[in-house]
Amino acid sequence: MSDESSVLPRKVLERSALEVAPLLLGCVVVHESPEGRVAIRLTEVEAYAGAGEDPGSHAHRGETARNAVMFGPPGHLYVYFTYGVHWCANVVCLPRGRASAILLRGGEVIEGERLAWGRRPAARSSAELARGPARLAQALGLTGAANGLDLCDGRGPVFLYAGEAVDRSLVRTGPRTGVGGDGAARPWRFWLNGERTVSPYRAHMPQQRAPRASAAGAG
DNA sequence: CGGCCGATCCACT
DNA sequence: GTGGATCGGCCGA
Repeated sequence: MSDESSVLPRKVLERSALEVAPLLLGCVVVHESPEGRVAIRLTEVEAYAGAGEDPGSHAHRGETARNAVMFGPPGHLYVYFTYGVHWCANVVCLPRGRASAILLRGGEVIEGERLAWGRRPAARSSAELARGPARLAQALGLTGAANGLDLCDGRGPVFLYAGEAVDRSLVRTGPRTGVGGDGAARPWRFWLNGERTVSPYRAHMPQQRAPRASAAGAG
């Protein structure tokens, strides 16, 4: 597989996430670990911009310890922890100092399916192995330990290949998933029409907290 | 296949 | 202290 598919040049990722996101459709992300190798062909991605431009972006309020990788050079993984349970993976865009990233929302496991099933026993079908950003990260075996890894230096353990050419007429765009405020209206989600590995659209849900046990009597 | 709802840690204010 | 770029178990069809 990798012999027939070239590494995606870092130069491609020097543009904004909005420009690069549709180009990532059909590309192949690979993670090699002691457990083995899993490759995923991307079918759904979401673009996030930088400080001041995008309320839905982790970089909206400037650089912090968490989002520092977003402000670094392009071609690196930004992996963050969410909902107390899940990891999600992004590809960083734009030159150092300018934050932008593309969330990997869905894909098709094209290599290492056995290992992916081992990591995702709850999946009900092979299409569910990497449908949804946290599922995709889990199928690849990506956690916080992968934050900041370089996809483009060819040294691994993560790689990004150009993959086989996709029919451009299959590219669709629409509002981002699970993002509230002004960010919801932005058509910055991209997917390949007809793929079974594209996650269903869900509008932003206002969170209601689970009731926490309080020690003192409320009277 | 799809709807409902609880889970559970971290970053930020 | 608070909410989040989400998912799985359970149930019904």
